[in-house]
Amino acid sequence: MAPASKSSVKKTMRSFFSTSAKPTDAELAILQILWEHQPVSVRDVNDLLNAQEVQKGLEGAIGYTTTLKIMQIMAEKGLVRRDESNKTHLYSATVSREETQKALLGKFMDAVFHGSPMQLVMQALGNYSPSKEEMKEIQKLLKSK
Amino acid sequence: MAPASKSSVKKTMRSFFSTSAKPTDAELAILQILWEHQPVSVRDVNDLLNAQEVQKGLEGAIGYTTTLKIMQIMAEKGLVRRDESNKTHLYSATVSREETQKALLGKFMDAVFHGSPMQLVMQALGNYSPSKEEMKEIQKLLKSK
DNA sequence: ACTTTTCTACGAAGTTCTTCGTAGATAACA
DNA sequence: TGTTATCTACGAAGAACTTCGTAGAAAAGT
Repeated sequence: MAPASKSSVKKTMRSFFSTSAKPTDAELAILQILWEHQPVSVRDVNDLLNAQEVQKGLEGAIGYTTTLKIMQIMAEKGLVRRDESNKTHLYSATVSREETQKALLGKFMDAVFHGSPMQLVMQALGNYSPSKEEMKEIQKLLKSK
Repeated sequence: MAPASKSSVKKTMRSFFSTSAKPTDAELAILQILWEHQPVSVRDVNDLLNAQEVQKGLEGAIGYTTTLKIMQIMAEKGLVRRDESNKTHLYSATVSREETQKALLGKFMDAVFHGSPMQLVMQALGNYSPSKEEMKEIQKLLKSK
């Protein structure tokens, strides 16, 4: 009854939908910290992470080795570089904040707003009222086009 | 030497970083189709998915049962509802496009732009130049605030 | 009526991601 | 110098996601 042949060769996992490389949520959270504090140790990152967790009212701190592991993986992927001259390694991001934001924004727009920047901008402006200074800034940007 | 106790009870997986429920990439792609064509069959969704894949120049069509499976899971999660009165089930989204976009935008802003809508808007407007009509629309929205 | 197509349901493989425990090395401290 | 704290490295568990094969029912076609 049960068939015997069994040579299932899956190919490219996670290929179709999520278009190409993007940092995971954990990686992104760490990148944010790096961009603000680099160069920085794993210990510091972990502390900062847990500090903002408290701030958000979440419970259960993230373990030190968890942060370490993720940062090691990020190093493997080339997302960060590290200075190993001391026992405590110091990490820095290899990707710039702006580039990353730009790339992620593009993907996000595609996935959620069907590639329409207008829809996204309108939604963003609709939900969060900018201050007067901010409005002026937007106006300035628009005029410069 | 080797300790014996081994009651490793992992708890909340994927709890800390990715804040709460959000549709996966595959689910989002399907939701987009539902929002435009609902109510719609799995077959149609699969065809549309592969059509836009061709459009994007990707290779290797996504299998029918893959789409089916994901939509079944979406039904379990409550993301979609389905009419089973005919053999071919017809699916519709239970979540609205606007609500979903709004929620995802909020999360995205948090994760990537540190919660600053201004940064996001400036980036978006910086990268993609709006047309004159669109600018007018933005101006209008800004004035109405 | 028989065959072929089309559909749903189920299950499982394989990948990625987050989590943490443990081991070994190095530094700090007593 | 011996103990304690701190750090990196490694490995593995478990969850979630995407992928598809197979089976069985229903419909359509001949």
